[in-house]
Formats: sequence, C-alpha cells, structure tokens
Amino acid sequence: MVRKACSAAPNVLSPQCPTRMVLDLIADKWTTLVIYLLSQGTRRYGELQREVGGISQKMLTQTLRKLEHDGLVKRVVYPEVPPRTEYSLTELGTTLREPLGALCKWAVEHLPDVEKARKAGARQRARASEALSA
Amino acid sequence: MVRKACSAAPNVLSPQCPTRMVLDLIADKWTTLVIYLLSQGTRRYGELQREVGGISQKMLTQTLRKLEHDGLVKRVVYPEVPPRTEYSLTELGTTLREPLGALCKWAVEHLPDVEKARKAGARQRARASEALSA
DNA sequence: CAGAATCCACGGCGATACTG
DNA sequence: CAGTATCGCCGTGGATTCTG
Repeated sequence: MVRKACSAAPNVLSPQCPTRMVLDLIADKWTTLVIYLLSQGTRRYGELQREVGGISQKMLTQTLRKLEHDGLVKRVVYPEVPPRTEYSLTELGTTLREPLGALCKWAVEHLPDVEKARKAGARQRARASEALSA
Repeated sequence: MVRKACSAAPNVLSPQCPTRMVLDLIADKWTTLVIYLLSQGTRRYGELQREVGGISQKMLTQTLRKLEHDGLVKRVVYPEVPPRTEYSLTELGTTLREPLGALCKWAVEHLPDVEKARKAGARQRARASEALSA
C-alpha cells in the first residue's frame, strides 16, 4: 500500500492527503460520467449535455470547468459564429481511465454480491439480535 | 427516459448501470476513508470516529449502515455493558481494496500534475481573453 | 460506549431567463 | 450554440441532546 503519501503519517484521514483529492475529483455524480464519455472521444458541449442525460447546463459547465481547471480536460473554443466548443481528455485525463476502469470492473463483477447483500440485509437485520443471544 | 439498461452496451449513463452503483458507493467523502481504515483491521465505533477525524456520529453511523447493508462491512455487537461494537470488512469488502488502491495510486502519482494544472490555470485564464483578441 | 432522534444551516443542484 | 446569472427547493450533513 502507498504509505508516506501524506506529511509524516500515512494518514488518508488528513485533508491534505492526495487520496482526499481523488475523492473530490470523482466523488461527483457527473464527473465520472463526463470523463467516461470524453474517453471515447472529443465531444461538443451540446453533445455532452444530450448524452449524459439528466444533467443541467449548470452542472455540466461546472463539472467541465473543474475538470479543465484540474488539467484533466482540454477545452477548445472556436471563435466562430455559431459558437463551437470541443472538449477532450488531456494526457493526464486519459491516465484516469485505468483506475476508473478498475472500479467499473469491480462493479460489474460484484454487483450480484452487493444486490444479494442488500436483499438479505433486511431479513438478517431482524434476526441479528436474537442470533447473538443464542 | 429509461432506455435499455446496460445489459448489452455498458451504458454508464443509464442510472441502473452498475457503474452508477459504484459511484453511489464511493462518491461519499467518508465511505472511502472508512473502508480504508477497516482494511487495516477491525475497529470499534469510537475508534473510527476518532481516527477519521472530522466525521460526525451521524455520518459515521450512516456510512457504516450503508456499507453494512451493501455487504461490504460486517458489524458485530457484543451485548455487554458497556456496549462494544466492532466493524470489519467482509470478504466482499476486501475486494474493493484493489480498485480503490489503484485510485489512490493514481492520486499519488499524478497529484503534482493536477496541482501544477491548478496553479497554471489561474494565470492562463487571466491571459485567455487577451490572447483571443490578439 | 454506541447510537437514535431532532433541529437547523448551508450549499448543491435544477429550472428558468437572458446574452454574445 | 455555448454559455452566464438568478432564484428557490430540498437534501446533506453538522451540532446538540437523549437513551440503553
């Protein structure tokens, strides 16, 4: 495991730990979706809004701006009329595909387990107390 | 608006896609921290609260409950006085360590890049307008 | 010690309207 | 088309209090 990431103690719990940053990065409902889409190729603003489905312009713009600010997404504006803006992953942005992919892979593989646990959870919870006293 | 789930095409954009579930799972400031801690060994409620630092009992309990409900965390209550509760990762929970670790690894490796981008962004943004008019 | 319950503030986020 | 600006809901989450 990655230790000395933080100052002295390998503490993920301190806010300045890089782990925290990743969370801020992906712990956003939309961010991951946008990255996913862009990992498939360059998109225009409108395309993204249409494809993500359910996202408001506010959120899309906000997400895009954050991503751009973090150097993960490249924004190219063509000073034309009508306006055209194209978004794409930067070099850095593409490096996120793998770890993100690993996570998705986990989801696909373990989804059944989680669903099973969710269903069993309700029943099991009811008998939890009695099981312990036995 | 429910198009085909992601049965055939892994459409991350549809809400019922497993990817969405992962997001719901980790897209929580605390969840990842808790999992990280538990991946190091069993913890008591109070220990978690102290170690995570900054988390309220409400959030801790809530997070723990969700994790338990999803079958990632095992909760053992000892009917003693004073009460003692121990939390630990389930078998399923430990499988999350790897993909989560990959993410952390990414963070550590690319943190400098992101920070650089963040710093450069501010300056660059200032010259963006003038650059266009030039 | 572990947790449930309540109150409340802030901010996320969507909807809408306007601009270049 | 690609945004920005404004408003308002409501969910998230913190602080506090109470219980077994």
